[in-house]
Amino acid sequence: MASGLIRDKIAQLVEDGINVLRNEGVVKLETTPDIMIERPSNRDHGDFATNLPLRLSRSTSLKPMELAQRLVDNIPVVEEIAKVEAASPGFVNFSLDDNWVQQQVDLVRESGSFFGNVQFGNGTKIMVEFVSVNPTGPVHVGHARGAVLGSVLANILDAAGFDVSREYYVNDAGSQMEAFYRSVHARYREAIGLDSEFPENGYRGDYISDIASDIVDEHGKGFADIDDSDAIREVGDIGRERMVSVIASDLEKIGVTFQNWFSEHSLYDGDQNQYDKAMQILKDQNYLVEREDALWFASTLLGEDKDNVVVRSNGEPTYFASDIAYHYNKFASRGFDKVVNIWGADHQGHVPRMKAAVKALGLNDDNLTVLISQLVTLKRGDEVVRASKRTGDFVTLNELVEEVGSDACRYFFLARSATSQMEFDLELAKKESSENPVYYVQYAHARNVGILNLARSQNIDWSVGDVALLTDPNELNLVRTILRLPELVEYMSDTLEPHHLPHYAMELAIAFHWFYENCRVISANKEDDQITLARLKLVEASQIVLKRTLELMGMNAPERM
RNA sequence: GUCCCAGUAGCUCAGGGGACAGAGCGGCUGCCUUCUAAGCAGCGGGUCGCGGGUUCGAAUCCUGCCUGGGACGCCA
Repeated sequence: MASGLIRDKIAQLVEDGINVLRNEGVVKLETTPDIMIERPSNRDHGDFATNLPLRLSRSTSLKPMELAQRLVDNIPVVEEIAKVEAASPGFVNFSLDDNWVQQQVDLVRESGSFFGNVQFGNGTKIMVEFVSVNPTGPVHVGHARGAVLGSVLANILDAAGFDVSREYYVNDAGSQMEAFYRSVHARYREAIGLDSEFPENGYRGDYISDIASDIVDEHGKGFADIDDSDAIREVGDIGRERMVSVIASDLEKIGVTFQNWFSEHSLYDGDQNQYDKAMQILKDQNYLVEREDALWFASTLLGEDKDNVVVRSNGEPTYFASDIAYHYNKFASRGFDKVVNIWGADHQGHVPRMKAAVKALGLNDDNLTVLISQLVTLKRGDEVVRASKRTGDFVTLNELVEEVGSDACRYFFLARSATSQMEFDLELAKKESSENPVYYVQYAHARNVGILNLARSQNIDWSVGDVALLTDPNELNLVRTILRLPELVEYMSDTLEPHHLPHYAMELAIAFHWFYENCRVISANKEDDQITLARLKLVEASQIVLKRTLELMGMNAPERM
């Protein structure tokens, strides 16, 4: 009962019932199996169900149906449950009591914006690290998906009682950055009419030239007079800062923010040098071997296919080395209990070696979860849009948000499970923009607010309404749908699957629109006064939950449309 | 060649051992004197990629194959 979820109370009732049968010798089991309480897809089967008799009948001499009936006989009557019945071929179905369901409307109203919260996380310190795009160019559509995924996951974990920190890892070290610095420097020289040699691996997008001319405008032409290597460093630093702030503001436009921007470079600084510390541990544990002038992490000792270089033959640490130090920092130095990384599909192959490294550091790799956000294929009608930063031919997050809008983007990205590749048709997203599921949900909220505003304008005080009058099937269905949110929050925080949220939002909106069609709220008839007050309470509860759901998804909850 | 992800309605995708396989969009037909028609009601649409296996029960688990995408760097 720690969670307070009605589902857990039912699980407890089932467990108690099974234990009675066990003591009677009907069920022969060493331990009680996991009690699975599910939501039946068919409403005729009640609000909750368990298939336990089907799974347990083998350990008894009873047929599943008989066992189900015996279990039903041993489940006590409680106020929340109106009906417990055995159902073929061996389920036990539970139906919530309508009176209890009605009363929840007042509880939702009291909970307000806290409705949906659960204590599942118990204050566990968790970091969600996501996006973490190299500051060598703007965020593009491929990253947008991970950005939305991460931000919503963090919201969900927050609601589920975790102590959440959202973090962006800024890869401000390494050879890719070097190419960026040289690119900015080359464009800088071009911008002031000097000759320049554009680096072979340079970034050719227009944004580099934009940054370069901004630097000319704001800092003058002085960098042309100093030594090239110094100029590259200084112009590059300014360029990187500008790039990072462009990234941050682009992400903000789609509602993605962070508590912390963590610099890769900082891992190599100061007396708390995280890189040195992490490497020392690996060295002490004999996980580092020298070979071909380079230093390797011997992940094969931990069952990996091959070893990976951590320090190149030129003495430079690899990205992987930084990542090892970074994860040492996350767990050991900053004390996160759990870490979730959201990586793009192209990093899929690096998950095992990262987990191996965490293990080698003496940490529990079960506390590191890497979610892979699969590829997004962007289309304009039939034409596939290729994304490549080097060629400059790509659709940026900014362009996407300008075209489709933040709410629609978020909803589209969110509605697909992270493991599925998805197609994003820009033309379709735009064309559908008024016939979109996004607006369906938002419209439900706006309608809701419209009713409440009308009631207020008529000075109706619905706080005295009697929820026991809410007996219409449409009303009860709406309350039941509302009551699923806390359970869903817990489930999503456990499975790290935010994509259930938009589906729930749809169902909630459907339930509301049904109610709206069939149950007139504010009536002109005097004899409807009492039901009007009760229904206003339900409308208020609906508005609270619709708003909360939209907020968890990082979407706007418009008051009129 | 090895590893990872996916294949479900015309399209985009949910469901991932159970009780008749779902939604949105698109198509067709109706519904605004009454709190927002960005809504509602109805119709049509599927050998759940293919073959084996496990199970009382498989879209779901195992295995083989086919198709599409990704990864196998002293890049990040």
